Amino acid sequence: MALNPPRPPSLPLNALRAFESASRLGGFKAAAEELCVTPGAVAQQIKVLEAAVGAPLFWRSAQGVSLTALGAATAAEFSAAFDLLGVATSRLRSGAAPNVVRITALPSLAQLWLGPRLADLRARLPGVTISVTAAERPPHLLREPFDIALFFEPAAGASAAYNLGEDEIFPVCAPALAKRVHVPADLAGLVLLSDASWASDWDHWAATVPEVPQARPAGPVFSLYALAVSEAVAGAGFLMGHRHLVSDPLKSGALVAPFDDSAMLDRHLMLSVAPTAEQATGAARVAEMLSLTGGYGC
Amino acid sequence: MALNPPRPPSLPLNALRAFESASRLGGFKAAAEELCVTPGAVAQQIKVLEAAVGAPLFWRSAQGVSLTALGAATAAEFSAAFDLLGVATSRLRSGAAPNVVRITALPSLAQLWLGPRLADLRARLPGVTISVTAAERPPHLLREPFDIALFFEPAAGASAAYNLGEDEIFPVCAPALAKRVHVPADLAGLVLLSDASWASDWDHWAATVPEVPQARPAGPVFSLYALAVSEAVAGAGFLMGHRHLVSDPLKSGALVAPFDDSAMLDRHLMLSVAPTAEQATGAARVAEMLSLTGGYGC
DNA sequence: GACGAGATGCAGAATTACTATGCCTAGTAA
DNA sequence: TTACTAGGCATAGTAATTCTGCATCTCGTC
Repeated sequence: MALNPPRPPSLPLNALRAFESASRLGGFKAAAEELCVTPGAVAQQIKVLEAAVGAPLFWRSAQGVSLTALGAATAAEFSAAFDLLGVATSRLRSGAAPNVVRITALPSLAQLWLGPRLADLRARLPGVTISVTAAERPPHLLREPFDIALFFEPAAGASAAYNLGEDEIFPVCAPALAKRVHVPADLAGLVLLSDASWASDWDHWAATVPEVPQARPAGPVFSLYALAVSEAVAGAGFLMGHRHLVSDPLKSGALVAPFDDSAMLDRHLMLSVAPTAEQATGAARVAEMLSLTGGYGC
Repeated sequence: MALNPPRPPSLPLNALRAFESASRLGGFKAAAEELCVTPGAVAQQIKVLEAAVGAPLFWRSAQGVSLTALGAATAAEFSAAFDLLGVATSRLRSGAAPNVVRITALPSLAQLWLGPRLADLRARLPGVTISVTAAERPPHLLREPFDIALFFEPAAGASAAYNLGEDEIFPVCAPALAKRVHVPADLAGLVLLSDASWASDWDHWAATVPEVPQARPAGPVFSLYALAVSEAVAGAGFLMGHRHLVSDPLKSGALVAPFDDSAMLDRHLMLSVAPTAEQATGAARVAEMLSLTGGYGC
């Protein structure tokens, strides 16, 4: 019968967050990435939690972890709690800076799609500060401090999101180069530029265009699509163009599409709005304006 | 336009907890008590949070803090989030130890009310471990790791709670002493025992019994009511008895109540059950059994 | 004018969290 | 078999956070 208040301390919050992340993502490594720490740190946190609780939460095996019954029974509740915490945090942030709109986007979209629209946006929304963060993967808008996300994603009817059209691809090149090719088969042996993270674009397009050589020749690879576009404009070779990303140079004539054949990737340009962005806030207005100028044209 | 993922770190969880606590309790000092740290620590955490958010959350004045508009606008959401987190934590704990029932009670209730019932309880619930923690104030059952709380409280219809009757007080003493007094006025000049945290018991009783001297004479003061009861049994003087706490010695004859006059304090013996204690768990069964043997009698 | 209550600031100390490393195991590929 | 890879574990050292223990400040109240 313990007397008086060494009130038992609550479970460590950071350990709970690690548990929630690991349970949601299904592994310590993924959780570590989300939390921006090393996997070892996550493993440690979870061990601390298990020691505090007095029971294992994950079964460990050599190729990953899986939730124990206890872990599985409580994971959803923790996720809900941290979601709520994320929402509250987000409201706190936007309440503190009501005129700041934080956009995150794929680097290529940030540069080639968003960039050209920013000046107009700023002009039409004086007083609103727009910050843009490039990221490789879409954020969990309930958790991360962004108001708007702009990514190529499957058009799964997520939360508030504008679908700005499928990701359509087709070869593009500088006008001078276009004179040398007339049908897709002419590409054989020519320089094909590609983006590191979209390495399979050429294959995918080729698969839908029968008379083109299947084997994609090795060519310059760029880690930034915008760089590949510049190179293509400079005449360095043929690039697999994404409709949303090359509409500007196509319109200006800096690039041309030598063939009619295009392929559709099973994903769409999605503009998602954080659920905390209420009507009439800067974020909602920015999202709406972007979606209006959003289609393929500009 | 920031490039790539130094993903902005989320707000520090501990600082958020400090903010939530301070906002709910209305001050840094109270929050510090709840979190078992010094007020300085809370002040620091909140400052960290304000710096991270970029806006003040509290207005400071010499006699306390008050929420800013921003703080007030978000406090409720944080409370809800941490409540949810507490519920999840509680489920995790009880899932890990399904047969442990954690009771917290006023020290006097733990010793004089719960103590005598524990043996019976243990006999009727084999396999269930009952732990008892004495505390001065009722816990926030959504947050703190207890299944059952036993305190004198206003009978505000809180969550699942059994009302075990008003807190009724009247003087008691050893049988030998009782022979010397016949009416309340006879108490004048005699030794009146009292409990440190219930110092006003005598005044309160006197106020409802006209013919008793108003000025409560100084007498031995005990910090543990159970100690005062022992002393009274030993014949050290008159003690203001609480019906729920002296029913055992009254029944056994170790103490007697020399007068008929009793007073009611505006509070009840409340047995609260954590909302996470589902039907048929150990906690629910313990609570039910206690409530059945709960009335004034035993 | 001297409390008392509540908040603050800072330096040092204690605690907590993270990284870096090497090791282990179970699949998979050669 | 023999790498090789992926994911997790353990440990030690280090970095970062957080807490305490003051002295101090500002208002009300007595």
